[in-house]
Amino acid sequence: MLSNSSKYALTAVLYLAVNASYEHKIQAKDISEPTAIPKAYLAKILQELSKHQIVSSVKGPNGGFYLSEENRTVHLIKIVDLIDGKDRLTSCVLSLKDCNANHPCPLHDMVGTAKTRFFIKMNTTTINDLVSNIKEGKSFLPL
Amino acid sequence: MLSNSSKYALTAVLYLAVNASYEHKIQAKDISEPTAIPKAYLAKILQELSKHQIVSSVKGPNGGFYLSEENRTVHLIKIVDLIDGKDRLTSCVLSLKDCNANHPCPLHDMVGTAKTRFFIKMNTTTINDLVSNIKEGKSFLPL
DNA sequence: CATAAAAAAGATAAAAAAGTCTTTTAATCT
DNA sequence: AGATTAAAAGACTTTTTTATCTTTTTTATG
Repeated sequence: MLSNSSKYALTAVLYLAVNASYEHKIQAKDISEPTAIPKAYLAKILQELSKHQIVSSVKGPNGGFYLSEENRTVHLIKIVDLIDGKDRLTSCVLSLKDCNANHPCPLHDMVGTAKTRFFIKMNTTTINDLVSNIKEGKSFLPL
Repeated sequence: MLSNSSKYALTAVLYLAVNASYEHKIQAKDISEPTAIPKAYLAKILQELSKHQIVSSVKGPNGGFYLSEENRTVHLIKIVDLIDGKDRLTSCVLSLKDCNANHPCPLHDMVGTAKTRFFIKMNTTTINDLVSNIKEGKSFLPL
């Protein structure tokens, strides 16, 4: 469903969302440890996220990563699209070309509306939404 | 969700289910063409499926692949488990260790019951079931 | 200004997945 | 029996993904 890399990206962004702020920036290595994401690899991913305004960063002493108010309004799909490419989430389960709701492949209905719903959710949910859920105790970041 | 290889496997099995029989065996290359699956790679996959009694094969002239009545009662999960390994379909979206329904990660509910339902379907659906669907015009094998 | 801290950038390496090629084995058919 | 056909087996190659290492740039601070 999602590549390792975009799982790392989502996890890292969530970690920043919950733990970092402009006043309290967090370094790559300090995300790497609790999340068990390889440090150098995570750094690459953060670099990419930063380049596309998904996370914010400051170099130098006391620098690190954090999420600006704007970063927090980013939709999850933007992260996945950036890391995995656009159509990872939308193609047919069997990758058959002419499969669609009117002309479904044998597995189409097994996935059912499931994948579509996940895709819609990814398109409409922001980092802020997830943070709200966590604050309300509806979900957790189990690290 | 599914690796390329298990998509190939499912597609090939479905192709055999619909087009082959003991009386009319089909060769690897004759599946490869309509499905656009690389021939040599498909041969490897069929070999593996054959070794695990998911498809049947006969060597030599007039040989090829087909599905026995027994093969047709195989559940789809067996194919995916064989090719992709057991827990590809069951792990958390973010691959977080302690994520479960009682202690969900922020993305857990977005995937919702979706993945679980897909997993259950894969566990309970047989090749025969899919063929029935196709015969009833409920689904197609769009090649 | 010198030093140090941290991200950015780029090059390289390792592992996994996907794909190919060659040889062997089993079956069929003159 | 000999030739032929097609899968099985095994070795090998390529591509993609994951991961690491080194150097450069930016910023802060004594």
